[in-house]
Amino acid sequence: MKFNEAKNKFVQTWGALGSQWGINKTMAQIHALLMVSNEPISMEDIMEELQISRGNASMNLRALMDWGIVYKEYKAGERREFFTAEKDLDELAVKIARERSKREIKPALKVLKEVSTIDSKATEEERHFIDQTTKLYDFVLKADNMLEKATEFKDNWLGRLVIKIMK
Amino acid sequence: MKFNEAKNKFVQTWGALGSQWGINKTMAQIHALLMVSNEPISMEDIMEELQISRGNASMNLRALMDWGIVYKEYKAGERREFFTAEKDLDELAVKIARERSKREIKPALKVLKEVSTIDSKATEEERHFIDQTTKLYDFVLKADNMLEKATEFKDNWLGRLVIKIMK
DNA sequence: ACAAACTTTCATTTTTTTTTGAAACTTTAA
DNA sequence: TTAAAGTTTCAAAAAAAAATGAAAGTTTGT
Repeated sequence: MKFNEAKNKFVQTWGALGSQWGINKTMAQIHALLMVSNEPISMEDIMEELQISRGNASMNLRALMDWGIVYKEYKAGERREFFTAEKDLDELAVKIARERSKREIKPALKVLKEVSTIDSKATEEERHFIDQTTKLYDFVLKADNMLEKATEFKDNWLGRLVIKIMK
Repeated sequence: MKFNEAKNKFVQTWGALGSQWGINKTMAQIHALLMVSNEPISMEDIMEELQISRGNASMNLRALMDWGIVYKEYKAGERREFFTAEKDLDELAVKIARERSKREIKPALKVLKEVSTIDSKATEEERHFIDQTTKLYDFVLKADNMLEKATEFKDNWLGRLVIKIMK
């Protein structure tokens, strides 16, 4: 396989994986492109490489920066903005985990708490609902806390975790 | 909050959460409905409760069964089929993790391996690509293995994991 | 202050995903 | 064996999500 073929395959695959996990394809592709580039890329070049419009590129770069996994860079003597991705994978995973927790898990927990604390326990049906949503709340909270704890160390947290599990 | 209001809120929230993680809304809603129901539900009742068509209900129930998190049940003296969800949350999480690993992570790993083993190392750009995709392969493989290990115990694996991390 | 170079926004269009519903199929009981 | 009761399939329609591109906005150098 040639380099360009490999790069393209990687970008496509990362894009497809993103889609399957609720991240828009272009956003994942831009991220993939920046991940494997050894130097900052301009918006123009991203548009060219992925064959996307200016607006699309702009909005997805913005989204990636909001996630904290892509950075803007200014080159001396250059008017244009350049972009780079967070390349440290521990750091990348931590940021994605934190962001998804904040945006999706925490709000879901809030609702779970609400619905699990209705006080009527009249019927068997209601008791089961309360029991099951309470369990779900506890489980999700525990998982969320665990992830937070695990990623707290940042530096090689995955490696540390593997060691702990093996023991 | 009334019971029916709470149930509805739970179903909607679970559906929205599903969407954000790449699972279709109806599939997640059906799952939510079955999760909090203390007894098996017929397709008819699911259609009624979620206001969806027969085809939609049928296809998503099938998908949930393929994931191994919803079961068909036959009631004595009843022609119709009834459905129940896996209610044990440890078991549920294990099944979701395994299925996503099999369907999405493993194929992605295969591609990562392919693209990271191109042998040209002519330019700095190429060296960086190989280096970065190799690191990504290692990271994803490690994470995937870890999850497999963690869920191997099944029974209260999350609790065990929390304890290990705390130590 | 101006205009060139560049970026962002958002109404509209396009693409993708999901849903529908009717026909085909299956199972069961008589 | 038949028909009633139910389920599945899949082409077409609808809905949702993503992408476009042109206009508006911003920044910078002169």
